Amino acid sequence: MLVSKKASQNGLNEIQQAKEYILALLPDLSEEAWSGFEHKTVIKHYKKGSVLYSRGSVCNYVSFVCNGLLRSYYLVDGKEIITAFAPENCYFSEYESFLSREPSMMFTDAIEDTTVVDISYDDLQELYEIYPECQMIGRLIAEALFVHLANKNSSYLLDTPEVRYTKFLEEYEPVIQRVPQYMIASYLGITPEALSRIRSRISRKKKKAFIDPDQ
Amino acid sequence: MLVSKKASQNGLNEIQQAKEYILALLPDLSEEAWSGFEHKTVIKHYKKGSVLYSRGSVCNYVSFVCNGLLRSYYLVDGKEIITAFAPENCYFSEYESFLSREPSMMFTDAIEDTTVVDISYDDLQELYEIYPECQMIGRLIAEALFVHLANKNSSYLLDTPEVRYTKFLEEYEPVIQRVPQYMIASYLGITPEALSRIRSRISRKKKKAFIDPDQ
DNA sequence: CTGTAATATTGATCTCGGTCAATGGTTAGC
DNA sequence: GCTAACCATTGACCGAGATCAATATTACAG
Repeated sequence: MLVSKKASQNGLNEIQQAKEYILALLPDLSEEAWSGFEHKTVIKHYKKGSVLYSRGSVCNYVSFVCNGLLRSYYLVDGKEIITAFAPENCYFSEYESFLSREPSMMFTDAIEDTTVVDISYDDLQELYEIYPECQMIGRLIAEALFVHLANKNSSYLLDTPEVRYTKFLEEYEPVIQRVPQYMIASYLGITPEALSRIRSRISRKKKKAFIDPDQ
Repeated sequence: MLVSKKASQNGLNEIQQAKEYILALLPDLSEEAWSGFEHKTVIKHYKKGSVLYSRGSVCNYVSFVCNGLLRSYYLVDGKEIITAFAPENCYFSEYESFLSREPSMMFTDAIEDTTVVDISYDDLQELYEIYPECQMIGRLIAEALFVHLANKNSSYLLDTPEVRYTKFLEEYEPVIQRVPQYMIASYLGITPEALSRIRSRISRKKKKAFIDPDQ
């Protein structure tokens, strides 16, 4: 189910991919700090359907998703409330738990076979001490995730479900065809039925616009 | 309306207050880095009702609120959607805009006369370069704000308005008596009427529990 | 103390999305 | 090709919260 290996020994492609992504954000990271970071990373492979984190456990890793697709969700009264999709070339963590060191209330599983590059909480704290420069990695990740979450939050406060859906289509374009609609509905905070109605409303609008283009 | 002075020249009480708060989170920050940080800070006083940030402007400061009370809100169709209250001893920023350098969609104003200790975006970036250690300040602030926002988000997804209200009462205990109820309602994402009904529902429950304590 | 403005409550409807149930469509395994 | 699971769609109904309107309460200026 899960195969992992010290990234510095093997899996060069994946590390390279992660490196490119990280260095794009951090052009002036020193080779020394990067090297320290790199030696702490671990590559892991998950089969479709395998569970990475369960409710009640503390999340100990930040991951870079090389390929595949992860999702996180709450489980209340047997219903899933999806809070995140993480496709290839994307950071992933149950970051709230990772940072607060509190047990997570969420589950995370692999929607597809997935490969990630991981760094553990303890290793990361160690890096922060050895290479203060590495604080920057942590800072930029935290900041990027904050901005993303804040945007999502605004959309929840300001937009109708229909608008949230159209924004989702733009932002998660590479994901749309790979997840069933009921998961998208869950991510949007509505039922599959409601999403289905939104979709038919949209396609009726488009049809009307086609027949009667001038308003 | 706004009086500001170089914090290192004056306003020692405020700086001291901010320092205690920051050092509580960062016990091993070097005196040198702290001093560099301190010399960049500026104290500002706002009168009740004055506007700190308006829609369309980029937020250039992170603040520590020494006393008073700030709030941030969206304005759509003339209606306020409050997203944050910031009372004394609390960080504040329109952090999404501050980090992304994009114009903010929000307004921020002072609900009471308020004193803050500010550091500007440019000064902060400079500090990051001079004292890599200062990255840690930025990281810990971003992380703390992320955890806070994530919690708020979960509550939105998982809790009923009634539960959100009771959680608000706990978390914002020092704020409750200082803001009108319609602002609390707005923060909770409901109308003042709905909050009023929730409150009467709760007090009826309590009354019933008092009359009939055994279940 | 009085009057006015701001806020809070209460009542009467309305509406959107939820729930439940039935129907179709698609895909995978045999 | 047939069946079974899974998923999407559609319809009927329901309910929590929104909206609109009226009234009560509070706060404060004069």
